Amino acid sequence: MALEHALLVSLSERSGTGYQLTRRFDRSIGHWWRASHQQIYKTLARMTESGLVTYVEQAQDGKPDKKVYSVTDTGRKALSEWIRTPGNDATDRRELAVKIRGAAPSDIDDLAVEIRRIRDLHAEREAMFLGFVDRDYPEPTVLTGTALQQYLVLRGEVLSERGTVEWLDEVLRALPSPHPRSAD
Amino acid sequence: MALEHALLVSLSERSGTGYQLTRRFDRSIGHWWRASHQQIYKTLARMTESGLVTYVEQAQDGKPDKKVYSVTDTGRKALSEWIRTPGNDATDRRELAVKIRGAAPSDIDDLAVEIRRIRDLHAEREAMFLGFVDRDYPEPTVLTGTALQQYLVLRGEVLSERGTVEWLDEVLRALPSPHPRSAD
DNA sequence: GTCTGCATGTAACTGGTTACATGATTAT
DNA sequence: ATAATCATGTAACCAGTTACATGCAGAC
Repeated sequence: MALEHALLVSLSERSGTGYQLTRRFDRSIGHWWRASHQQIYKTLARMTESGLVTYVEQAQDGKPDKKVYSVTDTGRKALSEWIRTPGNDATDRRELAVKIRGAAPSDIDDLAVEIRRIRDLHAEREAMFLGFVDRDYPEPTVLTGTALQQYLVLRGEVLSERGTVEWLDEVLRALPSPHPRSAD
Repeated sequence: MALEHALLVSLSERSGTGYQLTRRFDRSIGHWWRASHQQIYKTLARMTESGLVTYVEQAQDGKPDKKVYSVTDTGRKALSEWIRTPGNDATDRRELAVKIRGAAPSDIDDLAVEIRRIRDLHAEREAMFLGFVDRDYPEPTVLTGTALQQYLVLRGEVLSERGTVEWLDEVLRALPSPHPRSAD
């Protein structure tokens, strides 16, 4: 249910209408998270009911009334709690991106721990895939047909995991870290 | 609806029961495509109705009857047609991986064209993200707080696109190509 | 007179997840 | 005893997509 969180992040940066959120998602946020206006309206309605956001209705002349949404205290608390809570092992980069983008200064420490954990999971997966390559396709240059195609898909996995690890290493290096690894 | 296609690929490599497919998805295929047994059974039922697969029921003693599924001619044709048809612009790596893994020799030429197209889309996106970095965060080392976090997410996008381009370049180099770019 | 932008939604459907259900065999 | 493996499924729910619907303002 990460769309809720992505909306909370966007609304805490700036309040806005469902329509405006749709446009934001078409632009910057939408590079890593897409959402249609129908989906956003539905989700905002649900979030209003559960108290994460509120809106002020504004009449306009010439244009339809609009509902300007903003995050409630409950919403801010829920977002912070979500960011501080470890995701499951299959947590994907989009979800982690929402957390990175939405973390308040007080969330950063917990977030760094979580990033480190996910980074290590991806490093393990990379090693596993490299092991498969070594075991099943020790000489890739001679492959043809189905075996070649299977190898190439596996290569994609290796490169994808490696890329994620590199990214998260960069993130960990850049983030202010009050928990430097001392002597472990 | 790419689970159908992933199942067709797996079943054309070897026939099997829903249970066996579930295990295959937990292992090799599951690295890039996960599916629960419930989902697989439901999908197999749907695919049987539409004629893409058939099954032979086999009684066993001590164990419940099993349905051994295999791909029909219709299924083989549908798979090949899907592989030859360009996806939409948001085609993701998992879907492309299914196509690469499932392509018969006669599909390879069309597939290479498609891979090239998707590769170029990702290269464009990489350039776009790099442009954003240049414009909005020209000096990343001095960033702190929200701006830093936004930059780091953007960096993730750059690295992800770059990784995909690298992978697809590798694929294009490795695949037998009867269409070398001559002088364009 | 047509298209784009602003602004809201409903309805039907598809795909996927979670929880529940059954039942024998084999290994610890 | 207990858990894992083989083997099948249903039911309820949630998230997301596609299609449909309305209506004014301003630009071309």
